[in-house]
Amino acid sequence: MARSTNTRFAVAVHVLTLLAGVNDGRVVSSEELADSAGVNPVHVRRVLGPLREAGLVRSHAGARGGWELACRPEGISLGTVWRLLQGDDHVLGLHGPNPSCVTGEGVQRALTVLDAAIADALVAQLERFSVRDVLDGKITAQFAQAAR
Amino acid sequence: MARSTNTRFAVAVHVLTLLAGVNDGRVVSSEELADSAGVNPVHVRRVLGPLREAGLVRSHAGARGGWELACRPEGISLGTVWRLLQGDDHVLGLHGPNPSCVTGEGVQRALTVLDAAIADALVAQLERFSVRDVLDGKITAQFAQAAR
DNA sequence: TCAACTGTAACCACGACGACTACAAATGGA
DNA sequence: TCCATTTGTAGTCGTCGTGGTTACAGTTGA
Repeated sequence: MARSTNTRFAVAVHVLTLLAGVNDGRVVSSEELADSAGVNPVHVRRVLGPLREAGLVRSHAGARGGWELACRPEGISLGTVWRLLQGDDHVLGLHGPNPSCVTGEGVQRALTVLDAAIADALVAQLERFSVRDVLDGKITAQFAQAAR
Repeated sequence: MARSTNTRFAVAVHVLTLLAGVNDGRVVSSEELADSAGVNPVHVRRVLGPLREAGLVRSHAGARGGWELACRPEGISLGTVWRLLQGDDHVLGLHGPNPSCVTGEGVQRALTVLDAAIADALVAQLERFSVRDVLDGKITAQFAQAAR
């Protein structure tokens, strides 16, 4: 589930938005990104890894290397980012291995189904927004409420 | 919020369903509930604490004491249970304290708004189901999908 | 050739979670 | 009245996820 004690998604959104704001073809180093997000450069690289593999960003090694977007900001939905970083987690959090009683089995099944349904709903909500929306400051309480 | 590495919600649903299945006015001890859910009796009591304060269950101390539902199973929505146990947590997980740059502020604001929107959506999904539904085994993939 | 980056692995500190122990307080039954 | 049973709660502990930090190999522009 959304076992979000972790801040990867938040860091990713922060960094992507920053990259989206870099107009010319300039690349930005992990250190610069890390400073802005208030985290460690290594952490930034660890977060951006999956996004690079998915083709959302590009990285360049060597002197004057760094990171840049590989798509237009409006092409990167927050749902995609979430799925790439947290897709495997459970939102609700299950329990125990194999309850022996009938009730236990039923509960287990119900929770599994619910977990999947909730995860879908969560991604669906995030799918409504893109990095462009974040950059433009469009995500306000009213706007987020709107499309309910 | 939905930072569910924890299993409180799952344990709560399990225990409530169990209590709902006890037909006569019999009370069930923490130990019995714990055994069924595969967790510790103390953990069960800690999970049920907030639910008791909200009036969903009653507890009786002393010999032959234990727990019982305080409402009909159909009156206990999973959304309520979630809110009582995880209501304060973040689903998305924020980061850093106060980014100094303008972009950082905007991202922070957007994430906060999104977090709230997602939390609402999550509870809304769970609100569709009650302990009765779990007990009756009604929560299947098709059923959960249905009301989308 | 060299300084500046990325890519990773390794280690550490911190915090959340839940098991477990312990003990006070309540309470039903003998 | 006494005792066994059960809740209520505090405290300790082991485990695990998370992210900071260091270290170092590989890449690359100047």
